[in-house]
Amino acid sequence: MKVANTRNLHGHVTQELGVRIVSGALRPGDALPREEVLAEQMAVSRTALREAMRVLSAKGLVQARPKVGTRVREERYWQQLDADVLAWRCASMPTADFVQKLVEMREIFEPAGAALAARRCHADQFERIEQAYKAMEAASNSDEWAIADLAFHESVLVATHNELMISLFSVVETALGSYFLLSARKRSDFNYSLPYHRKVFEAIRQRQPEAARRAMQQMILDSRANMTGKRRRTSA
Amino acid sequence: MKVANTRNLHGHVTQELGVRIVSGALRPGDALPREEVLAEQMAVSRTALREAMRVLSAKGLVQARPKVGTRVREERYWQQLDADVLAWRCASMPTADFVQKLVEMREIFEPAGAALAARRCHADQFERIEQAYKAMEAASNSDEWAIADLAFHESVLVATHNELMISLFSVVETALGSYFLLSARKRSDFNYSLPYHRKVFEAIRQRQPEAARRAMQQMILDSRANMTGKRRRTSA
DNA sequence: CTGCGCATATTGTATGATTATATAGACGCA
DNA sequence: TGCGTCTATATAATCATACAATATGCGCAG
Repeated sequence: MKVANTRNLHGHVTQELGVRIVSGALRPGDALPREEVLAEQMAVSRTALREAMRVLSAKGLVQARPKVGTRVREERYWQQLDADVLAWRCASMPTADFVQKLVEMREIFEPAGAALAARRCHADQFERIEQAYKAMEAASNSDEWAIADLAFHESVLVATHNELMISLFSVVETALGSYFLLSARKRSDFNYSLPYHRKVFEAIRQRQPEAARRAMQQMILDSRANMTGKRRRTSA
Repeated sequence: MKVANTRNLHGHVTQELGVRIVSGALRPGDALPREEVLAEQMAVSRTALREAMRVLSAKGLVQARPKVGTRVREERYWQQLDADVLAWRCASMPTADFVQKLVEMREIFEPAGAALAARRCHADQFERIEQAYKAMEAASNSDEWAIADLAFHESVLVATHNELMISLFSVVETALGSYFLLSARKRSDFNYSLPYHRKVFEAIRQRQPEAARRAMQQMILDSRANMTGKRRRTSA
C-alpha cells in the first residue's frame, strides 16, 4: 500500500494520527490536546505536528480553530476516497465488510468502464490493453500475473478517456490489492480468470460495449465468489 | 463551491498554487522556485508556504525532495477525486467536456446506487428519502427545489450503506451543482423531473431494485438532454 | 575510465516570539 | 433581573531564524 510519504517526520505524524482517527481510537467530536502538548507527546516539534494537522485538515478528518482547539470531524466530512484515508482504513478495519464495499464499487464502475472503453478506445490505448493481456497469458507465477492483471484493468479504464474513472480505479484497486492480489491468489490456478479477460479484450477490440460490460461484470462476480471461497475448483 | 479553507493564509496559498497547477499555468515536471524565494514572491513566511506545500503534496500535485527542489507531478498522480482538486478544475476549465465527464460518473453510479438502496434501505433512511421527495413536491421556486433535489439524491445514496458511494456523490454533485443546479434550472419548469423522482421513490419503497435503477437512469439521461438543450419543452 | 567521497544546495526540523481570533465571563446598563 | 457589550484569555496562526538531514554532482584518486 504505502501511499503516504512516511519518509518524512510529518508523514509519520500524519499517518499516526490518521490511523488513530480512522480506526476509532479518536472519535468524532473528540478534542485533541493543544499543539504544544501533543507535539511533546509525539516527541516532535510544533512545526512537524502542524504540517501533519494541515494535511489531516485537508482530508476532512480534523478541524482547527483558535481558542477552541482542534477537534475530530464527523465522518461525513471525511474524504473517504482519499488514497491515504482508504489506506488507513485498510490498515485498521475488521476487513470483511469494508472489502465488500470496495468490491461493490468495482462491480459498479468497472463494467461501465469496459463499455465506455469499447466505444472510445484509441489505437495506442488498445495496444496497451493488448500488451497487458499478453503479459497475463505469459505469466508464470502469481506475482507476474498480479502485475499484468492490474495493468490490464488500468489500461481499460484509461481507454475511457475519463480521468475521474482512472482515479477511482487507482484508489479502489490499490486498497483492494493489499487483500486479494497478494493473498487469495497465491495459488496454482492464479490465472483461472484469463478467459474472462479474453472476453473483455475481444469485446473492446470489436467495439461491442454491451459485450464488454457483461464480460467484465461476470469477471468481477466470479472474482468475488472466489474471494468468499464459494468457487468450486479450489486447485488446478 | 468553496471547499478549501480560504480563511487562513496557507489556505489562500494552497488555493493559489493549486489553481495554477490544475489550470496548466504550472505544468507537470516544472520546478517551483525554492521555498525561500517562493515565500517571498507570495509575501508569506516560509512556514505558511510549507504548510500549503504539504497539502498540495498530499493531493499528489507536487513532490518535494531535499536538494532537488519541488516539482509538479504528472497528472496521473493527482487525486482527481479530491474535493479541492475538483473545485479548482471547475474554476479553471473550459467547462464543456469536464462537465460531460462528471455527468458520465453520475450516469454510472447513481442508478446502481438506487438499485442498492431499494435492496437495503432501512426505515429511518426511507423516511429521509420521503421527506426530501415531499420537499421537492412542495418547492415553489428553483432554489427550494435545488436543495430538496440534492437532499433526495444524497438520501438515496445514504440508503446504500456504502460511504464510498456517498463520498463519491458528494464530490461529483458538489462540482456539478455549481453548473446546473444554479444555472440551467432557473426556469419556470424547474420541477419538470418530479415524475422521475417519484418513480425512483416508489421503486425503493416497493423494494424493486431494477425498477429503481431504470428510473434513476432515465432521470439522469433526461437531465443531460436538458442540459445540452435538447429537450423539447423549454418552458411551461 | 570508474568508483568513491566530499562540497553544496535545498528541503526538513526545531524553537521562540508575536499576532489574530473565538470563547467565556465580567461588567454595566436598562 | 435580564440583556448586550466589552474585555480577558486561551488557542491556533503567522513569522523569523537557526540548525539538521539529504540527495546531487563534481572532483579526485585508483
